[in-house]
Amino acid sequence: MVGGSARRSTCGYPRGRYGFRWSRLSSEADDLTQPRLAKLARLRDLGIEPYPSRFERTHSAADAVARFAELGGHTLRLAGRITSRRVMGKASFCHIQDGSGRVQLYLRQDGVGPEAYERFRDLIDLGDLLGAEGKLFQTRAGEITLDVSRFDLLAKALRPLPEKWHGLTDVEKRYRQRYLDLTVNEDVRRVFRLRSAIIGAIRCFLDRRGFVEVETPVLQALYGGAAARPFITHYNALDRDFYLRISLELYLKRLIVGGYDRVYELGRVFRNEGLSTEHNPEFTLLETYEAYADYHDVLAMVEEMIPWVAETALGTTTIEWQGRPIDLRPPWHRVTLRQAILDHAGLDVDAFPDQASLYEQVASLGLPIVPGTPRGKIIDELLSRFVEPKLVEPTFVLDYPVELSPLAKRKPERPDLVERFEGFVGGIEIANAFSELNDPLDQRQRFLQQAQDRAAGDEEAQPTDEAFLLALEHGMPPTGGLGIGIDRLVMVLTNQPSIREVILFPQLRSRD
RNA sequence: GGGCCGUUAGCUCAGUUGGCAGAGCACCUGACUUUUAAUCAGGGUGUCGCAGGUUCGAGCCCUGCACGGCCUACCA
Repeated sequence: MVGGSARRSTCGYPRGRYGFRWSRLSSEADDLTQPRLAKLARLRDLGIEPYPSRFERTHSAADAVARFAELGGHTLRLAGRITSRRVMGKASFCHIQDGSGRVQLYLRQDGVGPEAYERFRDLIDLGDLLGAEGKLFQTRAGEITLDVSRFDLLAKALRPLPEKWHGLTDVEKRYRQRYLDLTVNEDVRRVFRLRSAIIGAIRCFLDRRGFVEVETPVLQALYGGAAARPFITHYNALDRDFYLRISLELYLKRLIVGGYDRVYELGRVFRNEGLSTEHNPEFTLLETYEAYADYHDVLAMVEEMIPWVAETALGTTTIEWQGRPIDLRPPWHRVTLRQAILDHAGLDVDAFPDQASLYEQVASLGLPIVPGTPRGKIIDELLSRFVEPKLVEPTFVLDYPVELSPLAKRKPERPDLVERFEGFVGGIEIANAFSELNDPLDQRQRFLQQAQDRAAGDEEAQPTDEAFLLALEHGMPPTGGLGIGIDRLVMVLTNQPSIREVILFPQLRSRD
């Protein structure tokens, strides 16, 4: 495999030792990696470093193509992964793909010289990273192409790309080897670019409104702010268990106490629950808190923010969701939770003010509910079962039972309800907001109730957070708070029915 | 947790009644200086997810397990 030259390779590897690299591959080398290893060795023998440090690009692929009128005839330096290759004797075409798109290269023996041409033809493979310099021109077929005068291998690929026509469709492989998915599936690249644009637009929207972005602890001695079971970890230096946060709420409110008027955090939270097309154990949550505002102010902000983000990131306020258009422009529908359940389940929850009567009524409707389910949870069940799937048009559902919302302020005229709304689009909950409870005595009572629920077997009831109560006792201004599940928002805005399609590396069972 | 479906070459997939493991792309050899799913000639490269069982014989039938998908249940 190696020629007779006594020349040493530039990187100092002695000749003839490359076989040992077999054992260092991430898994068994096969008949497709073996020839690539041999080519790698030959390149080193030719004095070519297959993994050089850098390459100076003048343009991106998309740039070169888009600005042909201006760049045609000029010398450009482009770089990317070889995604197609057509060798025709003494001339070859290939496409290279970078982060912006792809562009065709044309290599002629006359253009790059016989030695370099032979090197391209014999030692460069589909999947290799290549840098090329040449003049931009248009082929007979009209494709904008770089007429290459010289090229450099930037990284040798030892493994082949997925098939060029059908691409990579195996769902498990797409998630486990997302880099391959991104390399060959343009739609996947598009969705994740949109995700980035959506998050960027959210930041821009909030920053312009005077919100300050902050960061709060992920590792917490006590968790709270949502109804969920936490992940538990161990802090060796303190020799005690810690929790991964399940929400951002309790720390952000401390900052409102501290005098910030408007704060937000965009961060990862962790909930110890099952996997599904709508649940990933770690997900990205946005929470905002605005002093001297209530949930009506927050509602107005959401109603403005979502269409603005869509317009900014997607270029439109009309999205497509599972085959039907949805107009995100305000005003969104508004309905109380009571009315929504009445509309879609034909049941007036206010007519059944205690657990026993509501349970009896719901059971008689044939809805399977575990006996003893608290009244609030029954209402919640009615919401998710009968109402949520119907809320395709952007809709705010207002005024939730106090039992479901231990951190929200009661409605003055209805102390059994809280000033809370959830926003739905496409049948998916994307926003949850309330007037924050700032009465420290009421808050302590709510925690006590949570402790009782917990004692009664509710594993998701929140533990009492004395440090948080201490902060409230120092006085928190009236505050409007908001939570938006970013992954679900991205699902809706990019028309993806599974959360795994908007998370680069979704949780999968480990494969040992 | 339950049900259904799936796992075959690097990728996308066929595989008949239980009887020699297949195709396209990729890859390898050769030809070809404007191709673009390049073309032409030749070449099959495999732990049929794993472990058992039935059988003269298992990719195919049976049992268990792993991983994935969908549905369902539980869960915010």
